[in-house]
Amino acid sequence: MPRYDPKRIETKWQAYWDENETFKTPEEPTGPEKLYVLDMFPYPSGNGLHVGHPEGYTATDITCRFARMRGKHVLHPMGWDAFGLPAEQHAIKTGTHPSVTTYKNIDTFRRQLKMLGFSYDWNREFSTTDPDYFRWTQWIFLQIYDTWYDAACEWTGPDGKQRIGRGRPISELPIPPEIQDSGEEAVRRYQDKYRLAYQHEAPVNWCPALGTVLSNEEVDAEGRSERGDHPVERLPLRQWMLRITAYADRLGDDLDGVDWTESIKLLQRNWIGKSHGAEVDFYIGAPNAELQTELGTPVGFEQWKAIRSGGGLPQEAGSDVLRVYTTRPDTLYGATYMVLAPEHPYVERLTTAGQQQKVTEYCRQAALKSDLDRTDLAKEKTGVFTGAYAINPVSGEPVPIWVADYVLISYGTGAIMAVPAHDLRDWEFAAEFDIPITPVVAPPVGYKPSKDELALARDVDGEKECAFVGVGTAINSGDYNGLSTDEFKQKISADLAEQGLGSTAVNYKLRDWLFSRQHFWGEPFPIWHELDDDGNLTGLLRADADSELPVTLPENFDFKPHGRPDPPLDEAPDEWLFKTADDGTKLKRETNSMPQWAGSCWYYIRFCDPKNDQQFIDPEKEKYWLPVDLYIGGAEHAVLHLLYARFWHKVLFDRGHLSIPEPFQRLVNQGMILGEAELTGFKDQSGNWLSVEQVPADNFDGERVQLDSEQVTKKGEKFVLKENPAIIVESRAHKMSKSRGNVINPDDVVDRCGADALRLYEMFMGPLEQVKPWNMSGVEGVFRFLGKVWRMIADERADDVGLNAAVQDAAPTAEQSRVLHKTIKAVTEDIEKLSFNTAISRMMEFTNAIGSHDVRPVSVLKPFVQLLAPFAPHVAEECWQLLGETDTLTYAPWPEFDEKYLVESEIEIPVQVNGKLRAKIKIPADADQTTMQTAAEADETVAANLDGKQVVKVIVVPGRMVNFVVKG
RNA sequence: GCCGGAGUGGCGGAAUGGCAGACGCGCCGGAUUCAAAAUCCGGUGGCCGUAAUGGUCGUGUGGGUUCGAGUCCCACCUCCGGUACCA
Repeated sequence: MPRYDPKRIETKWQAYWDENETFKTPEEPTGPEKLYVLDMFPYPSGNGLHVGHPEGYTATDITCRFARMRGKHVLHPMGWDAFGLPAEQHAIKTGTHPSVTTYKNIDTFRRQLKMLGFSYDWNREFSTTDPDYFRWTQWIFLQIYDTWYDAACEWTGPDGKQRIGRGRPISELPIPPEIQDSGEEAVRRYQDKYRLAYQHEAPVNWCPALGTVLSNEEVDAEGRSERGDHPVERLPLRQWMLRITAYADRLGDDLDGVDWTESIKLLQRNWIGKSHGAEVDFYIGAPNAELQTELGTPVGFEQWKAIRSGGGLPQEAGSDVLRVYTTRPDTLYGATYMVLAPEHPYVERLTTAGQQQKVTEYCRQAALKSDLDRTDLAKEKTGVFTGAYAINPVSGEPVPIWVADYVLISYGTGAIMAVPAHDLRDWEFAAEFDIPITPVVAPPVGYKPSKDELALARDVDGEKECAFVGVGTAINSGDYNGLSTDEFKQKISADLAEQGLGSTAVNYKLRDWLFSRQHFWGEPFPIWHELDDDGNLTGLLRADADSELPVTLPENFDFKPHGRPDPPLDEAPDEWLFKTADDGTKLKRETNSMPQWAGSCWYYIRFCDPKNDQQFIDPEKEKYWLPVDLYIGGAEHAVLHLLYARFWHKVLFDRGHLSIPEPFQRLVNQGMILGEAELTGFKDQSGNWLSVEQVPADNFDGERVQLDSEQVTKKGEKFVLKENPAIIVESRAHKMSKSRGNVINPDDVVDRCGADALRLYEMFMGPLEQVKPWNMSGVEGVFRFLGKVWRMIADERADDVGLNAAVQDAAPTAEQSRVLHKTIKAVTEDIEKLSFNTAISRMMEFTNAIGSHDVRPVSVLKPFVQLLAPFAPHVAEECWQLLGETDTLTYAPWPEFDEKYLVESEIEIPVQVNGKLRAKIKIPADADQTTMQTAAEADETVAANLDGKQVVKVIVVPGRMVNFVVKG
């Protein structure tokens, strides 16, 4: 009677694990080898789990269960990244406090995760919204706030590695004497400029509809909000920034030591975007001097050069120069104009009276556009001439200064020297505005212009003329002529440095991190603003003392947006918002809140010591558990979350709170699970079929028809309609989404087939890192497999759960031993490789081989059940018990395979003639080459193929194959 | 455009440079059954062939290296993901 019944089995064992705290993490911070396996914790949305979540979770769970059976101490926790906009928007709509919604959603998520039988240590669960947790998030923020980056500091970390550059306490920042002399306030303001957390007036993405400011990542390419698709405009606002750029180098370099795929490392490196080049100063004259508007002899240039050659390059560019950054200092002689970003501070000053109106209007237009608009619309280069000139430091020639929005204020110095002959953007601009183009690099002999270069080519006297962006030999460059690009770069950088006109420089694409949000539902900043007598911010700050943490959110709060870009907390009750310090200074709380990234930046640390109310982590526990040995999550976090978390980690490392420099030793991104594959046909408005290539890419106004597989057939690469093979239909799987209606709910799957089947299917679909379409009958396939396992061990026809009569205390046959040990070997190796799909195939092969044997020895089945346990733990526990065990198999030692059972006395090998398979022969496994060749020649088919031919060569690979190379 | 990843049966996929398509889904045939479900057995890349332990073609396309290529090299095509003037 008892068929395989996942409902009964899974409920039973989940209760058992709960009661016995089976997965409680061993406490001692010493002892056997540890393994810390972490999932990227979820945002508990109101929709509950979808089938994408359990993919990574199952992979980590298998790894953990496997490790426990191999005697390791395993840390496998779960928690909630629960601050975020949806709960706040729900609050605005319904008046329900976000914490109520959040904790309700968490309950759903927890129930669903428990239903899947994951071996988390639930004692360690927390949410980023718990005051006991965000107390330490705030504490870490204060650590960052208390830190400045000493780029020159040489030191040896607790990991024994020598480094240059270290985050140090702000109290150790050297204060220049003139600042010191100006009093305490000047010192404080000076320090504030160097902190890793600082305030900055920044244009932000204000979304009136959401009533909030969005990060660049939350705005799509059309300049609309990712959530809700509302229009977004730019607005300057006081923001908190974190100086992640200080760590750019170390964030890039330390990637060498972690075990991530090269493609993810590359993604991070590209995001950091380190480039080497030079900074060069172009003389523009003192601020109040007559502007250089004539093409005559430059005024003051020679004197300036003389001063520079004596004093060297000032660390900060003075007001008499425009400083530019270039990766091609070798093209300095070809700089025929300069460009300032519209936001560049010198624009106004450099603009001549005649150009004033045009420049002002241009800058105003540029300010209205968002970053994305600006790049998007800028198919054609735009810009205006300021009327002013700078002096090329090497040639002494005046070069016109333009303003153009293709130069970004946020990269480099916000100003460039434009070398149209050797830069495509400059070429395009120069061609548009008729600016001279002077080639200064000769391409190598025989060079053919690239696609891009050709695309922008222009006709000069009937000849095609192209930009050249590659490396070559210097021309038109004075004494440097004839040098290769590389030699030139080195030489001119050295020369410029010697003359005090420039220096080598490094730049990064990485920007500082905009760390404040105008939300209610986020961690408050533990920061106070000093107020003047009129209640205005003075710009001076005070941090809360550690003892005052956590700073909790105000209890009674009206969630209705007040319609201003100021944060909602600006409307918080006065007793939360204001206080008077002991010295009588009036203080107002910071009302921005932290972004969702904050909580997820360090949760992996807290899991090691989640209940500690004295420290964010006990150093002993930190040393034992960190780093995370395996971290699995979605590729969407491959850049930002990982970069941010690594940054915090490094600050804490520099400040002596952590002993290792990198948090995540091994990282794996699981691939997305798509909805079921769909066949879609298209009809125009009159109901006629359209072939896929006739369907317009956008604005399709006809009808989409979901087709049955019966209605189509494959023709070449494509699927076509059976009734009209000229009509090609679309065949693809789409991302699961509510609007498409193809979302699979794990509750339904568990209800139909059980958690073990769901887990098994998610792993069986294909390689973990790959994108894969869901297929419901695939779940039924693995469900059948589990049924087979069940019948192999249990008696399906008995009234009560009992052993199948074929399961006996008998000695295994040689064949059974061989199959078992082959399976142990394969499954073990596959789990270690995270190749779970093939591991499951191996177990299916085992069942196919052993399942029908009349005598199935217990000594063969027990190890098999253990192999199955990490994948399908519930049914494995049940079988384990059936086989006579009384304790959970969670800690039953993993079976070892024995080589001796794997050797086969006789093997079958292929015989090829000229590389083509002609026969398969059986030979003794240890046959030598001569024996193999003789055996091969003796085969009838082979002999026939060799007959009358001349054997040129025979390749014999022992134990593998024989190949005859013949002629004639 | 640039950067990454991937193209193998009807589908998901497997294959240290050595028997392509393991395993599963689907499909076809059979057994069991009054019947069905469930289960079990067999077959299943294309073409040729009465048959097979037969022939032949076959891993996106075109070239190459090799006794031998899905796998290595070169050029290209398509799809998916990321990114957007970074000087």
